[in-house]
Amino acid sequence: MISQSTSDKRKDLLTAALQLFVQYGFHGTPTSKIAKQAGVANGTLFHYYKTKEDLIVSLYIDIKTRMGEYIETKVPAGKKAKQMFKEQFTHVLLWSLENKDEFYFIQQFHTSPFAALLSPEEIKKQLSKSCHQIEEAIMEKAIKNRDVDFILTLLTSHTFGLNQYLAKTKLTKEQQLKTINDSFEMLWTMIS
Amino acid sequence: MISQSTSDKRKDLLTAALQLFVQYGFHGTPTSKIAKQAGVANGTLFHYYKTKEDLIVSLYIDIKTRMGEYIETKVPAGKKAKQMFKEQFTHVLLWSLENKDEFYFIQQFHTSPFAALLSPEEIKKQLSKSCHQIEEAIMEKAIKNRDVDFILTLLTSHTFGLNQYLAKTKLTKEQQLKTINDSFEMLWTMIS
DNA sequence: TTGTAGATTGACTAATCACTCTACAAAGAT
DNA sequence: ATCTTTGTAGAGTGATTAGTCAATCTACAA
Repeated sequence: MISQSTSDKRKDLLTAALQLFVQYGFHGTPTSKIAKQAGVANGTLFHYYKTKEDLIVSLYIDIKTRMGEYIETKVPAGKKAKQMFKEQFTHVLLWSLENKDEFYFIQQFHTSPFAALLSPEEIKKQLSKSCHQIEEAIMEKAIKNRDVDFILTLLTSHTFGLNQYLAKTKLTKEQQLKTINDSFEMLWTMIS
Repeated sequence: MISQSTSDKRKDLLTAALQLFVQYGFHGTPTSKIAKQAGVANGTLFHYYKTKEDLIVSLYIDIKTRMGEYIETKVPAGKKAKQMFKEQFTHVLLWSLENKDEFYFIQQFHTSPFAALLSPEEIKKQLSKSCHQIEEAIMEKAIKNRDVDFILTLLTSHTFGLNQYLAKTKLTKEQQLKTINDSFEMLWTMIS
């Protein structure tokens, strides 16, 4: 219960599921294959996750949490608006490049009927922080005075778009950083 | 062969498939349900489409073609770069609001393993026109001198993003148009 | 040592699915 | 009129799937 230094099947199942979902899609991946890839028996999967749906949603929450924690360690609070948005933007993209499967999965999940299974609280929890930052930036007149949701959508889609570009374009680390930088300045020009 | 004024089962099947795919996802929708909803027998579906995959890809191409045709009728060539991009942007968004299911399906399709089934020619055909317009705009110095693919990605993601916002936010027709306008001006500020 | 609670297994099941097959109807074409 | 092609139906098939279950194992507390 306390720790699993030798094996954490829960985690193994999520890892296996991620890899297979990204490759074959949700319904193209049978639970039997997930279990096999994770090195556990068929029934064990259902011991940890009541249903396949449960596994999918759990995986989504797990990834989102991990990304959130990563960003939190990298971006200290208390900076000026532009600097804060810039660091956040940059680190999300760096994370996405280091975790391509994870990032792709999030996109896949969002445009699937499973997205509807997320509890409203879960959604709120994920967005509240970003919304708050945007609200503050608007009050400081650092960014345009528009509907918070509108700004957030532009920010998010810009991020996903750039990720797609970086993922399919072969660039050196240096070029990638330059593109991210450039891209943020363009984004900032747009919303400020 | 020439026309089906009384019934076009091919079309009926696509219509039924679209509605069900959007609601339940690709694999969440059995071919039997598609056939039933289209008002034809199970086997008839496979007379028109060799496989379910074939049906999915055909539906995607059909939607893309219809959208392309719509834009073409609405946006005359030979205008200045900004005006042309603006009209194109606006009409894509208006179309997306009138054809929510279709637009959502395209997104769903893009982030699914089925996207890999598109032939390279099909992909090229879809992108070539936009790429060409961007190249010209760069040469005219109407927009920033960046990789064409980079610009295209920003444009596309901005469009999808705004669509998502408009789809989930209840606005009057007038407010929608205002938002589209505003959004384009922001986009143009960014890339010019 | 024994009791107990959770972990693990894999064979099993009931349902479902994509797709086939055969029969038949409609409509030209010769 | 007969042949041929094409459309349509829907029962049937073999494979696959999510999820179950009874049996065993493990760890550890009493």
